[in-house]
Amino acid sequence: MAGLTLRELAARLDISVGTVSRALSGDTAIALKTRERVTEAAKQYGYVPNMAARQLVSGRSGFVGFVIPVRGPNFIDSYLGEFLTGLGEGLVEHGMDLFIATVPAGRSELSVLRHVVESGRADGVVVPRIGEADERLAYLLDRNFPFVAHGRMLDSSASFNWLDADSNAAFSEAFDLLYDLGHRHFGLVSISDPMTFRHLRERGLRDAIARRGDPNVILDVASAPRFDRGATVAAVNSLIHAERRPTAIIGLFDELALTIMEEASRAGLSIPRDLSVVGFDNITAAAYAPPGLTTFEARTRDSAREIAGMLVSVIEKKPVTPVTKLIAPKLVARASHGPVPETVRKL
Amino acid sequence: MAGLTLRELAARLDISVGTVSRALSGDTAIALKTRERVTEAAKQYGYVPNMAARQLVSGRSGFVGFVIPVRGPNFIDSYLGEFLTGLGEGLVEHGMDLFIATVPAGRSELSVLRHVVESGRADGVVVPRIGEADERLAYLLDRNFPFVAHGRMLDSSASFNWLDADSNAAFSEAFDLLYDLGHRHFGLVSISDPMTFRHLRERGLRDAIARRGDPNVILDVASAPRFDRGATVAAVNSLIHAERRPTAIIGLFDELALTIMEEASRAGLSIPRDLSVVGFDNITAAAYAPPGLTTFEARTRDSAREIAGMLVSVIEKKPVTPVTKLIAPKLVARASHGPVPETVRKL
DNA sequence: TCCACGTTTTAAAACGTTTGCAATCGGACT
DNA sequence: AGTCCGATTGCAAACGTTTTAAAACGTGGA
Repeated sequence: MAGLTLRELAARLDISVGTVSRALSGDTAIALKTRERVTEAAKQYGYVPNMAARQLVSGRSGFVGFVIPVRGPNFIDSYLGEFLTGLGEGLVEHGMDLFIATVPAGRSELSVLRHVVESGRADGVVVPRIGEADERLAYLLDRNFPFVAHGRMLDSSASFNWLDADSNAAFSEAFDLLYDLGHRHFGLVSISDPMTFRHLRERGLRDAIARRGDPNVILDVASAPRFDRGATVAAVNSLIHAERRPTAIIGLFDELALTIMEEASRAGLSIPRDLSVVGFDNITAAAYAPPGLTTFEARTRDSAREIAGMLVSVIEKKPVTPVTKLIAPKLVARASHGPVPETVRKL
Repeated sequence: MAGLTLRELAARLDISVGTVSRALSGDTAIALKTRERVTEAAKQYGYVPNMAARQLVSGRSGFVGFVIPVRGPNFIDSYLGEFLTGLGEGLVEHGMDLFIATVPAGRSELSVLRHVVESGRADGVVVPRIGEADERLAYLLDRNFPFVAHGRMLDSSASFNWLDADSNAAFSEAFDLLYDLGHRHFGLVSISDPMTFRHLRERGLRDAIARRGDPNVILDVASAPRFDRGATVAAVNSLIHAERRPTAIIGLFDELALTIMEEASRAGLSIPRDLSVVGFDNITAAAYAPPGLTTFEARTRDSAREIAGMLVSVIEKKPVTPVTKLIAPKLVARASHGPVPETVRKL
């Protein structure tokens, strides 16, 4: 507002608006001399184009939309901050900005997404945390609107652009790591909700076990609803206090792994002497909880930066075949895992 | 894009565009019957107004801008996520959205802010993490552009709209808490950078000491550059291994307090038996680091929600006298503080 | 001198709203 | 019946850009 307008700038230069517009966009149809004169004057007077006007005619907003996922009142991890920072970093390289919408109390995430798309305020959207059957994806695909998802669906028949952490690979790696340390009896603390990442990670673990082909390997799984703290603790304890206790327990994600460590030390177990624990995500608390949780870095920020690039190319090129990408999580080896206890090894 | 336009909607209803526009905005000059008919049809056909066009004529974008503060490559705490979530929640109640700009590698935060303001894409901005002499504030004040700052300046002569945590009060409270537990010898691990919050917190501590008027109270301060891990550890150890060690050490913020706890247990001290530690911020790791850090909840999310409301009223009412607000941090009493050690008490 | 042609510039339409002002429509009043 | 008035509605300008189509301008060849 109150900024210099194109018309005013043109007036000062005694040139038509059209010419100025073209000159600033670097159109070679405009004489080089004029272009330089205009660019110079624009800088001189501090001309900043009015985006609304540009958007109105060009149909492009220069925004990428993001609907903040609804979340519990208490629990905000670093995911969002990491993700948005990465997105911003990725987008700025392409001269785009980020537009964030929040879901009001009474409304659905889908309806907000619809508004973002149809108000023309975004050229594409990023859809985080893909669930099992996601109505957001269905809508976007139907509308043929550019988007990239963070996460994928189990049913690979639905084809769309996505980027995901290769968490099955990570869980395979976790198994191999522990197996090589002598562990044979494994525990897994999982969630009972039907999230895609749960299936992927469990599958990664089971595949690794199958690949090893060792009939002595045992896997005990205990699950609880995702945000139910009490049930989670109970699930953890069902493993810890089992008649034959696993020597290594893996948490589906760090919060679960940290609970395993807490309950284990409450039960008088020493980590990693009596029990190895491995998590996934590498949340900040993982480094501070003694003795330091071995986990996998999900590389959220990198992923988001990558997603930004993918989305921009989707917006510009509208590729026919979907682009997908897997990001390999990185093992962060801390002190919560170790060789299988001697006592068990003798049995 | 491709959405229904106002003209099309008007055509279907056989009414002029102007009337439809007025009807949708609830203008009472339009007959109630017509208004209902239009609203009904709009819902029916799924009409979504084109924001660019609206913005162009009204001059208002419906956006609040936020320039993501430049941050180190490694260190992202939950601040950003909390803050943005809170902002989003607060804004959505007023029908506004959030527009996030990132600072590209070579450019300054100020230049990005300038673009946000002058491109007309935001009706107001939120400026986080106020420093000592902030050029962003100078620019915004000069331009008379609506904004609310998170944080304030020491020099209270500069008057603008801000909201800040009342961290001096929190540090006073921390002192009183520890004093009442018998502590007389205090340590403070601070930073050497000239941030406003550092001064406020140190002042809060010193004021509380002065208020108590007890000549036996000792305060030892050790500082290090903010992100210099090595220097921080050294500063912490200078307190821990001092000839006369403080019985209670306060960290300017949680990361420092956690370092204090780490180094203390490395030195064989038991917390809180041998040493009390208190922090500020209540980052997630504070709960997991044994034995649980006593700290203050900065209520970032609440603050951001509040800021959203303030900014909206600033945008709409343009108040002449600046609005300011202090948010009282909330003590989160965990297990890292306790009575002064017996051995010391006897001296 | 005139024409044709390539280069450069201009004029004007379009994007989809909002809004000031004029026009229309009924009915009430004279 | 003619006026006037309030309640509705329609018309058209305006917002600041981009872009199409046409105009202006030189320049060199005939």
